[in-house]
Amino acid sequence: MLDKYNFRESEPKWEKFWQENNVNSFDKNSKKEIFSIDTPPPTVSGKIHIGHIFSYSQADFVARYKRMRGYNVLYPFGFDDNGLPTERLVEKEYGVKAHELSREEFQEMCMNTVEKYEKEFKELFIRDGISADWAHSYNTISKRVQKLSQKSFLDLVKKGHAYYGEKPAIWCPECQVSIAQAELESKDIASTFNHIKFYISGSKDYLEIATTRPELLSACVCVFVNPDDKRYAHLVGKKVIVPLYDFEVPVLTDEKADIEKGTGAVMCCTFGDETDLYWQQKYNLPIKEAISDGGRMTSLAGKYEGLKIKKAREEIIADLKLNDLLISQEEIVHAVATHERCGTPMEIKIKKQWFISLVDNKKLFLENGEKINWYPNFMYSRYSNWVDNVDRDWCVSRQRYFGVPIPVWYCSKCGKIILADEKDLPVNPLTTKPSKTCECGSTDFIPESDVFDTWQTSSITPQINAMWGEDDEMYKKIMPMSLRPNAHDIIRTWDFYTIAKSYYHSNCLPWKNVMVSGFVMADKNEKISKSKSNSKMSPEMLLNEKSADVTRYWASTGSLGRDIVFSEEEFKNGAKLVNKIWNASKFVLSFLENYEPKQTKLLPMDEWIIAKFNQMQKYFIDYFEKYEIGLAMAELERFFWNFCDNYIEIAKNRLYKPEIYGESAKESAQFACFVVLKEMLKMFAIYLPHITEEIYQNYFVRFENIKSIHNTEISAIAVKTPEEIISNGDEVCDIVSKIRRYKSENNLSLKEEIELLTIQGYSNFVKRVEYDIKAVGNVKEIKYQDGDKNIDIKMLNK
RNA sequence: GGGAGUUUAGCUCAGUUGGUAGAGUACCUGCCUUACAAGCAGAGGGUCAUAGGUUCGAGUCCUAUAACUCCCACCA
Repeated sequence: MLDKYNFRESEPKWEKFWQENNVNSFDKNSKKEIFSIDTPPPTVSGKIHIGHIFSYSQADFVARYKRMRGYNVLYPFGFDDNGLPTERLVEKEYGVKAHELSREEFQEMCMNTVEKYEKEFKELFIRDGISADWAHSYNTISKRVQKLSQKSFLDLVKKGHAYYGEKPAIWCPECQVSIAQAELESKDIASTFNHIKFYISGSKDYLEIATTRPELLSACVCVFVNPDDKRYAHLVGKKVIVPLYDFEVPVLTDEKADIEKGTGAVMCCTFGDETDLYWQQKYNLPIKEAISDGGRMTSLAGKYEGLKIKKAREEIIADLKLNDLLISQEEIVHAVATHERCGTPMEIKIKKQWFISLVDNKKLFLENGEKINWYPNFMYSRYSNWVDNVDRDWCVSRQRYFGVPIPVWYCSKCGKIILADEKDLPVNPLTTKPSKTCECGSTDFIPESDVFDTWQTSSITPQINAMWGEDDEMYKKIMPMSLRPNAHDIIRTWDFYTIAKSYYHSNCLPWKNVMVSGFVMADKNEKISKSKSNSKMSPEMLLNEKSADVTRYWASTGSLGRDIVFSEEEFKNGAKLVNKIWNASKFVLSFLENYEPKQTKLLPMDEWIIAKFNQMQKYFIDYFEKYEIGLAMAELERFFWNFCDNYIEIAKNRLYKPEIYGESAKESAQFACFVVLKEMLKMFAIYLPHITEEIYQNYFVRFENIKSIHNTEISAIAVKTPEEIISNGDEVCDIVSKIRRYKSENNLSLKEEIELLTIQGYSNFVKRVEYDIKAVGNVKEIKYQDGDKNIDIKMLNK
């Protein structure tokens, strides 16, 4: 019935079949309970790596499980295509710089690139058997999503959660864009502590100050010492002279000046770091800008104007040396906040920007986060840890091109902010004008040219999926969504912002459950990274060389939330399992040709395997309800190998030889084989959708009358089995195992005939299945006696 | 410095409510058994990180400690 299995032919065949037959479709009109998944829209940045395959497969297991447990599953799939990653990709692919082109030209390039990659991504995910409903897909740059993103923004403005303000923002001089706190990454960078002379005004003495950023001397506004620092008490209130620039700054005191650090005296520049910002605000210090948006020195820096930060630092140090102002240098490694995308140390710049308030509502975000079930549970502390530490509002303006426009204008006369009308969305303020005149009567407006941070849009994926503002009934039905699956790196961005937005928009949770998957590591302590190209296998290689099913098996093996090190070895078990499933099915089905399933009087060992199956399924379901997909699989797998190695070995004699054991003994085995294999395959279908479909379509489809195995339901086998059957049957396996051990220890073939088997101390149950024991052990005669549990074997030729 | 995770067989990991230490893999031994040698059967292999405590009984609960990992903070 089944022949050879060739995954290279079979897998794409069924993938096509599923798409054509809408096997994974969400049914809007169904009365079934909805299970909805807020799939992470992958960033279009060129490559999908095996980490994606790993975590998307894990989410897919849940989708398939829920579908087969009778839920109406909404499994949408989006692409996050706007934003910096795409721009960088396009700049690289076309060899252009965004700012050298017109906005339209550049956007068109982006659109083309995005389209190309999204097609590739989609094909790859389909190839992995991801059962998303592609009719419910979206991309963040589409008109529809732009509209929702802008609607979200306007809603926040109206509710007072988004505001326009001139505030210090975190600035990346490399990307020339403002970034959010969540986009910072702390990096250990080698630097030099430079001990510099600040002469005391009107004196030959100097104050020694240690700094890693001498290039900011021109932006120095004062010097701080600790109020308790006796060394400098005499200088407080005096003035010191900034070296090279020869202007005076006051010496002030503040607790934040650390006596232990450096020399205990610190220069405050606007802005070298967050502490400078703190001091500037606390003491209302003047603001001096020494660094331009592009990371070059401004005219304030005098002769260093135009130099890049690093170069300016070198030259200033050289000049300090030359003028005998440098006392000493000390090599250090210190943590520096950098832009996670490019690794450039951040700067602080005062900019007029749009912000979404976060700091004021931290408590509510924590409370809402706590209401969500986090799997594994400890991942909640990642979230709460982050929220606790948030100390700035979310800057959402980006001085970039390919993104959702901020739908506002500013009156050129009175400066009033004009918001776009919701009915006009999506709006591009650069190409359209407000529909009415300004209150001051002016009709001249300055359009906002910034676009949104990409997270401003990605943080409303539940709203996008639930048709917010488009279908109220659907929105009420879907929100909060059932599940958010994502890896642990984006808890602080995607999870956090999404929780915040849902609270602001609808005072609700975005989802009930979060399932956090681990990372695939290239090596211990080494993340897979594109730049290092340390990933030994690409997703394409895995899918084409190992098969999608085997790759998915690999994805099922890790513990939820824990990182795993990639190892090709781990694919061996999957390959063995797939092969075994095929062979076992082939064998079992060879006895089921022309079989018509009918309830028969079952023999005990057939009841046993059914009872074992039902028991295993309970554990399986328990694990799945906790999103423990790996443990669920282990449970199923263990049962399956037991089914093969014990049950089939027992049953096959009755299947082969009805003339000896009787027709009804065969029918009993047939029934058990039929139901157990069928139900087992359904469970395997969650993980191994292709091979199980192949077997199902070859045989079981005509009994189930359902077009795909993936549309069937997982359920217990409805056969009543006696209470004691499991332990009784296990005892039989124990006896069989002892027989095998005897033969193995005596270097005998397992088919060697046993003249006399004496079974001692086992329950009476074994007598009832004597024929099975005889058959599987090739035993001529069995005797029973009382005593401690044991067996004795007599061979003829011994 | 704050938060979290991990530590069980050579390796990768299970171990539910406390009750005689488990699987897979590797190694070793045997078996061509009328599905599968990508198979089957079997053997050896563990002071459950350490030290205390609770308990009749602790891998499991409590307290400390150590090592490794991750997140956050640390830019003078």
